[in-house]
Amino acid sequence: MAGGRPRAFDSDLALDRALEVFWRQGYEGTGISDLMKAMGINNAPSLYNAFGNKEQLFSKVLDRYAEGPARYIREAFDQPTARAAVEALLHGAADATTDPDHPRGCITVQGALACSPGAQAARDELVARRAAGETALRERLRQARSSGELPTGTDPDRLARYFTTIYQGIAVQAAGGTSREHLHQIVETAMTAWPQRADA
Amino acid sequence: MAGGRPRAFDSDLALDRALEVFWRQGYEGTGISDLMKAMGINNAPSLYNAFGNKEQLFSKVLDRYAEGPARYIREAFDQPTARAAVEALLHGAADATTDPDHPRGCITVQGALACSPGAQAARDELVARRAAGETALRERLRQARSSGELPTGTDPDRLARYFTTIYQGIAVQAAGGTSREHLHQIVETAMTAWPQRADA
DNA sequence: GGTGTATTTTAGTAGTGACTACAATACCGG
DNA sequence: CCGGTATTGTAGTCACTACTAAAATACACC
Repeated sequence: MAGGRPRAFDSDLALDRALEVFWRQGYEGTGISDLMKAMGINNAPSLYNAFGNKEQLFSKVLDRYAEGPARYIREAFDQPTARAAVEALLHGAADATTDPDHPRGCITVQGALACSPGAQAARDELVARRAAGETALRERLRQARSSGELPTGTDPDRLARYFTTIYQGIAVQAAGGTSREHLHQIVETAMTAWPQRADA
Repeated sequence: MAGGRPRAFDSDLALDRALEVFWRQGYEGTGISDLMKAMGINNAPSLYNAFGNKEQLFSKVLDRYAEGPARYIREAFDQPTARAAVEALLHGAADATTDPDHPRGCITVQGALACSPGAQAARDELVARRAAGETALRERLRQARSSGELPTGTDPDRLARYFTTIYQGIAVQAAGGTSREHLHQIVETAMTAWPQRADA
């Protein structure tokens, strides 16, 4: 067995570069030539050999996103209370979607919201990933109701959908240029909908 | 002076058909051939003669959208109170973004959130239109504070940004398949953030 | 019926989309 | 140094992109 010619680029670094382009321009707005330029790969076969086709590359890029710029999402669930978790999630979104080191907004939202039939697979993958986030939040809220943090009358599904909507709205706002401070204000306002105990 | 050969298609009807395509596939996901097929115009020069280029057609389509499927937005501001106006706006969004007669979501949100440099003009136009909606809401809330409907401590800018975020989040949720009933629930939850008077 | 005008029709442009066949190249182990 | 292997480089595929020049057509008016 032999080794073969070595790669002329670092795969993870190339994925990070591809992420930036997909993030900024969306799935359909990004061409293979854009990707090659950004990734530092100046021949198409290398790209296809390393990452498969455009669709598969997009999927790998989304994994990289989840482990990189969007890691705060997974980490938010480590907070001791559900309320703290939601706050970490939304304030984290306000920061991440306005990070000057990355395109504004969230690739999971703006990557392929509406697209041609040829990009349905990318769109479906993003729908699934957004749904997965909502499901994770729902489970955390259910647990919070079980533990007594949330009143027994609370509907975790409903609350999860509400905060997910806030999250996605923040992504749209960020893409439109809303400032980081304003996004944090939005989160504060949104948190006033948190269920109150029936004492007070 | 003479009349010239008559149009073989109805302009407004053609714009409605173009709206459907742009709405479903986004600006960049829509090709001129898609538009021609949907609009019932089987030669490109007729389309360019009647509506200008793709960018100008998109703009005309957005006007048509505002006067048609999104008319509820303007009408919401006719409500007697600001609270009723916001409720009409958001419940209207829940209905409009899940109308079975149209693509899901809101073209203003999903038409061109992230796109290639070549589609920046379309993106910018959508950003401006979303900002215009937020401005209108802000003015309505300012007026409500002046009239005493809202407590004097209320920040109308902040509240407008919050409800605009809800609106845009609803559009993303709808695009992802969330049901109409669930969207209405989200609106109800969102409305609990409405400023309360300091009595109770 | 003829003229002027605005449309449709036909046929095309140059450019780009994703993707690939094939040959040249650079490394590994022996 | 040589064979095996996995990459790179070159060049090209076909389909589609937005858009248009020029000619044929269908109407209103005189």
